[in-house]
Amino acid sequence: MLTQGPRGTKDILPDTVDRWLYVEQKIRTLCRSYGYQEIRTPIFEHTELFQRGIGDTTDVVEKEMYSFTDRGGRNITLRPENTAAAVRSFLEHKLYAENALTRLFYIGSMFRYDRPQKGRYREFHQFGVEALGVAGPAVDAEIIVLAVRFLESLGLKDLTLSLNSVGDPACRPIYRERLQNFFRDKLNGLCEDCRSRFERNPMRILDCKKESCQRLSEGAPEITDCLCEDCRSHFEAVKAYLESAGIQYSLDSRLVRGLDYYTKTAFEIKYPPLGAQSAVAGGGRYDGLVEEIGGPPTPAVGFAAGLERVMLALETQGLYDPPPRQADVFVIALGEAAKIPAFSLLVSLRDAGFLALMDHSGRSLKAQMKQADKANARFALILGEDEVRDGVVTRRDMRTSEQVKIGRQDIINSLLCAEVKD
RNA sequence: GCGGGUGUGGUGAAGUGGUUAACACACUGGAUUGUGGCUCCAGCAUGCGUGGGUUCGAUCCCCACCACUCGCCCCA
Repeated sequence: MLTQGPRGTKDILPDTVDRWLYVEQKIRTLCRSYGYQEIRTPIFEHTELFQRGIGDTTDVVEKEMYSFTDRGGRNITLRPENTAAAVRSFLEHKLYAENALTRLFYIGSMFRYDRPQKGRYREFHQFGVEALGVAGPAVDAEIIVLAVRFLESLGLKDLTLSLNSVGDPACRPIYRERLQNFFRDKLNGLCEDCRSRFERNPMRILDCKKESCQRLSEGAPEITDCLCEDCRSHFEAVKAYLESAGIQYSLDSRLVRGLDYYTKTAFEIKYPPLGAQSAVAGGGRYDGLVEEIGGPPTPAVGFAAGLERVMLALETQGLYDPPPRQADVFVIALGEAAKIPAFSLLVSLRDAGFLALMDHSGRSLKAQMKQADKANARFALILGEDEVRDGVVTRRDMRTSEQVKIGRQDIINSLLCAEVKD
C-alpha cells in the first residue's frame, strides 16, 4: 500500500518527462502565436463553483468529484475541469475590464473519480483554452483552428472533427420538447438509462450506443433543423470560417456536450486509433456560464484536450523520440587522494556549463569507464595518483580513445576548443 | 457504478499440487598491476500482486481484496 500510488494516478518518470515537455512546449508556442496567455488557477475551488458552473445533474458533479470539507468547514473540490475556475478568476480579477476579448489558456491536473482505464485516469492533465467576451462566430472558429493545429503540430494524422450546434436558451427548450414528444410513445422500448435521460437530458438519448435505442431514435428531429435564427446564422458562419481556414469537419447532429454550460457551437476531435477513449479534445461555446457564476453577461468559447490521450497517440504512432542522453564529460577519480580534486574539477566543469557526470561510488577504473560509456560521454577525465601528483588530468576521447595529459588549469579551455558543448 | 481478462525478479517472459522457480535483457563483479564499447565467466526472486482457506504439501485449486487491462458508462 505504501509503495503503491492511489488508484488511477500515474507517475511521470524521467524517461517520459521529455515527451511532456515537448508537448507543453508546442502548446506554449502555439498559444503565443494565437495571442492566448497562460493562467494558473488553484487545484481546488469551492464545491459550489462546479455545481453551478458544470451543472448539478451532470455525471461529473453527481458522482465524479473529489470533494471534502476543510478544517474551516468549507466545501472544497479538486477541480474536475478548468473552465469554471478560469471564469471565476476572470471575474474575480475583472479581466473583462482590460480587453473586449480575453484569451486564456491553461495546462494542469484535473481530478475525476471514475473507473480507470486506458486514457482515463483519476488525476489527468488537460490543456485548455478559453476566449471570453466576444459572441461572434469567428472566435468559435479561432478556437477550433487552434485545437486542430495543436494536434496537427504534433504530427497526428487521421483526426476527425465533429461539429454541431446545441442551440441556445431561445431554441433549445423548443427542440427539447419536440424530442420528448418524439420519444414519449417509445419510452418503453428505451433502455433504463435513456428513460432517465428522457426527463433530464433527452438529447443524450440520441447518442446512446444501444442498438435498440439507436433504432428508436431514427427519424428523431434534428437540432440543426430547430435552431433559432440567431443560432442558425452563427452556425453557418462558423462553418464558413472553418472552410476559409481549410479545416475539414463533419456535421454530427447527435454530438452533445456533457456539461450543461454549452450553447451553440459544440465540437469534438477524435483520434480513432485510441479505441474507447478516443476523444482527444472537445469544447464549444458557453455563453451562459459567466452570468451563471455571477458575472456580467459575457459570451465565451473554449476547449480542452486530454494530454494523457495525446501522449498515448504520440507513443503509439512513434511520433516523438526523446533525444538520447548524452554527457559532455565524465570525471573519474581513482583512490582516496583524487576524490577532492576530482570533485572540485566536476564543480568547475558544471559551473562552466558542461553536462558533467561523476560516479561517486568509488568503484574501479574499469567500472567507472563503463559508466562513462553508458552516459555517452564525449570525454572521460581521469584523475589518479599520478595525475594528482603532477597536477594534470588525463583526458580520454571516448570515440577515438586518444589520451592526453592536460594541466588542470587548462582543462576547461581544452574542452571548449574541442567543442564538446552544443 | 456494471461486465470480461490478467497479475511470476528492474524488464520481457517459461513453468509445475511435492526436492535447488527455466531462459533472455538489464544490473553487479571478474578475465593478473590504472582504462569503456565485443566476447567469456560468475552473482542476482527465502519468492511467484496482498490476505485468508483447501491439502500431508500450493506459485500452480478456492474465496476476498488490491492493481492493471478491455468493454459499458462518462468524458478530455
